[in-house]
Amino acid sequence: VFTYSGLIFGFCKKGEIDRAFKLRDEMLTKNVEPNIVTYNALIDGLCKSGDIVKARQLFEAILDKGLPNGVTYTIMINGYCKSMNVAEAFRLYGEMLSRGILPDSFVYGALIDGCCKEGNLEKAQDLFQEMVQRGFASIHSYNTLISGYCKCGKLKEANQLLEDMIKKQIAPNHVTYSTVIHWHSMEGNMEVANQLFSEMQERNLIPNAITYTSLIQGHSRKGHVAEAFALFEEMVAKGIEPD
RNA sequence: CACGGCAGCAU
Repeated sequence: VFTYSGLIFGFCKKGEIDRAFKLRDEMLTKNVEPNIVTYNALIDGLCKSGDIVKARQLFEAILDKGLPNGVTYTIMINGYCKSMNVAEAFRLYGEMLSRGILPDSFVYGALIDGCCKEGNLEKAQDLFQEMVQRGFASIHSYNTLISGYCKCGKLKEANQLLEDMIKKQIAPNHVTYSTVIHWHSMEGNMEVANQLFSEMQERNLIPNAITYTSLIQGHSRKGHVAEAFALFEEMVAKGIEPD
């Protein structure tokens, strides 16, 4: 099971779902019973390749056997959120709770991301508060919420959250900073973006190609070609591959 | 022993 599951996981990750399913069939003919981890890998592969319908069919099939665990639900919920079917995601979430599976930071993160994508910041905020109360505040969930606020043009609130997390001793990472830097750059707030850029480096966080690209685009849009080019040279000098 | 949530761009 472990050998086959490992291979199946590898193929699913590469998007070679057909080969993954061939291996599953091979398992069955050799009387190696796939377990929930095997199924989770397959369901996730289907979701990520955009085939939520097939993913759901497999999910229902193993539901009859009582197999799905918290990971399975999170995979399906995330799949629905990504394909903008947040309502179905919440339906499954309810089903998961009614089956006695406790929510963790992963499901909360997926649901919060879904609410943000829908523009439902109130609901995202509610879920976030609920998860904080349960002690699940994590860097990922902060990042999700910050990104959601940014996408809705609420940069002030996003910065508020950033300060908030620092106060709560949850250290922002390069994703956190890249997010806010990107959106401030889009707004043309290059002073703020530069400020955040220094701040992240003071925290010993390493900017990557995404961080640099956001700043470069921001400066370019304003016609600050010299600054943009200086940043380009800086990133190359640091050995960061421009893309 | 293996599986799940977060950032830019991708005409």
